Amino acid sequence: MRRIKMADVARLAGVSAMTVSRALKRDSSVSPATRRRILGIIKETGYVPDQIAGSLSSKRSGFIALLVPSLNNPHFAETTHALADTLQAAGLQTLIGYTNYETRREEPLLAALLQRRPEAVVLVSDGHSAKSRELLLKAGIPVVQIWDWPSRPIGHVVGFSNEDVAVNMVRYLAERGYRRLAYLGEINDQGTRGARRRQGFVRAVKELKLGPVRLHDQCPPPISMLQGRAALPQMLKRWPDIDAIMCVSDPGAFGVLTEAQAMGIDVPSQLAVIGFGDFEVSRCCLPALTTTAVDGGRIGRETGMLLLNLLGYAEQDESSDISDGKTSQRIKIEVHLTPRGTTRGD
Amino acid sequence: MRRIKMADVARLAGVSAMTVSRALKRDSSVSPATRRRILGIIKETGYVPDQIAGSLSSKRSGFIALLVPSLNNPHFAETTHALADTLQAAGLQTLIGYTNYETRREEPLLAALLQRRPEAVVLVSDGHSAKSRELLLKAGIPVVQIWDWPSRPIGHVVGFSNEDVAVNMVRYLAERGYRRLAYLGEINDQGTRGARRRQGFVRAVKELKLGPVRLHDQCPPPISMLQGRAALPQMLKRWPDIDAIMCVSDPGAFGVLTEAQAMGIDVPSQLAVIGFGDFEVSRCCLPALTTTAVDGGRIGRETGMLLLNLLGYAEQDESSDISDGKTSQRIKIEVHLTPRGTTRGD
DNA sequence: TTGTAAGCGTTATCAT
DNA sequence: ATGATAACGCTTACAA
Repeated sequence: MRRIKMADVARLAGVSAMTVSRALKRDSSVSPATRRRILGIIKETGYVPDQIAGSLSSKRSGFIALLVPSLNNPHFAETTHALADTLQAAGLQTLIGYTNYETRREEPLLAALLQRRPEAVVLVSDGHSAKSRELLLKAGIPVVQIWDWPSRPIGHVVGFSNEDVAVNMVRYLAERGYRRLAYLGEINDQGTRGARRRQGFVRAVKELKLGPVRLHDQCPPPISMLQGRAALPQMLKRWPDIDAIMCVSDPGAFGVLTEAQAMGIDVPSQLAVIGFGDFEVSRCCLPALTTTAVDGGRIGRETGMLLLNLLGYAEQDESSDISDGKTSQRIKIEVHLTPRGTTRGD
Repeated sequence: MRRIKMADVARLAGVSAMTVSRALKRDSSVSPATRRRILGIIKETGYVPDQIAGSLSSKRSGFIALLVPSLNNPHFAETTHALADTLQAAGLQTLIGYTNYETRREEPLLAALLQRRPEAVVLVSDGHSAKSRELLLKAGIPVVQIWDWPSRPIGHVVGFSNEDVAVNMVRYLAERGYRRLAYLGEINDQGTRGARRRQGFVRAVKELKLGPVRLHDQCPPPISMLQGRAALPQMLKRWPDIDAIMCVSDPGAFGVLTEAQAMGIDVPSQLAVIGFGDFEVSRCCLPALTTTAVDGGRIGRETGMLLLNLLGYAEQDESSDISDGKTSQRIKIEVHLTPRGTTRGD
């Protein structure tokens, strides 16, 4: 019992395959009666169009490729979700690849995804090899880098400067009177956004002349809550007099906060703790965590809308100043330093 | 400037397209010299095979479809990650669809995914409409349900009984002397695994004659930490004398714990709190949260290996008692009740 | 080991 | 409004 195909439906409806194809595409040039008949037969027979054949013929795969370090990070999960939802409205599907924060995985992954002929590629961050850049350029499709603000972008950008975020947080701590800051970060983080935040920390501490640059790298990305807990005693041993710890991301910061409580260190009077990302736990814990909030869903939606424009799936309203196609877009996403209980007020 | 295709490579190498195809597939029947020449040309020209054309011809899409409620849940993110990794080794890609915990989204999503001709479908949980079941059955491909233990499975199963898990947790509380239990769950959770856990709670409370069944449904799934915090005062108002709260999942339980601390209620002496899932925060917080641990990565890997067997991508070692093809597999995943600080010891 | 021919199931294009 | 025909770029099946 063969799988039913478009030609079968056409035969049963007494029309040509082309008419079935049109009826399925809501092509206006099919009479209502004919369409009704065709849709009836499709329902009866349970016909499922073969999108593979359709893609080959139309040269539109209906795919967008997305490369993320990991889905096991609420930020990227949110962005992925929002992007996929936005694109789904136009019938586009999102093909996801994970690098596991390992740059060397990027190239083969990209090569595999490109064989699917995606109509665009979306990449988190900026750690791309020359080979990867070449693959992307040669593919001749829109490329969007998200979640950072690369100095030499490949194509379009939807994000913000992780370095500036870190600079801003150091300033904030300095303004609140903290003087002996330490940074809790990750090892082997080349090309990650965390590495950019570390750079920002270093730059700001130097600019503000806050004394020695104290960097403690605990583990490969992503740092976990428990690794944050483990880090605090080690950091206090290295630098007994620090009065603030800035962490590459919230989970680590929450770990530091928890361990401080376990050790009887008062936060924020004895030690300030500041994170990044505004994870859910940061809003819920006691005291709530000072952090920088980023709207991951917004990044996904903006990226999705940009792509719909670029690929010509969007409604053509007058606001489509975006869709000039060639010039690469730079969409800045606002982030918000959010003071809470783990740093003292003014 | 056209995109280069296999015929172009063939011409440049002085062979037929078929030989290029074989060289790419590591088909043994290509002389080493020829293969070298071909691969050289491919590298020079930057040729990227078109998998769409390949799939149409070979009738193997190289896709697996995965339906999850949300990726914004570390469990599903882990499972997805592990599944995708396992399949990637065989060159299979994972197409992900999100239902957002809304059952009505499942059908159109499934229909869309099936047009891509996936070689198998993996579904979380068990809330499937008759129409969905029919679509799946008609597709004639392996179906795997994961993360639960459906009474009437569609195909294969890799999971555990969420109902039994809840029963077990109630028993645990009862053994520790807790008598007035309340359940914190979700509204509109038809077909979710949370609903199964609520059932388990109800059943166990009745069986153990623990008095009235106290159910508090706070919000649509998934319950958040902050919603857990908001729920505690409401629950205490409804039932001032409860001595234990069992929560549909860890984030809500962490919220309850945090709010209890904010209200000056001692956990576990005045109130026990127990969750589900062993999320990271549950291991890190103070006191650490009693919960049931599930290895989401394991579910993904087991599912992946099962599929590789079923689809004939696996190495044929003698251990392939699985691969008889027709009979549907039931792979039980062990879960572990993990006593920690939010319940008192024996 | 390599090549030839015939599809795979749809859609673009041009005709009617 | 509908149809005929020729791609789309690869792989299967067979032949040499």
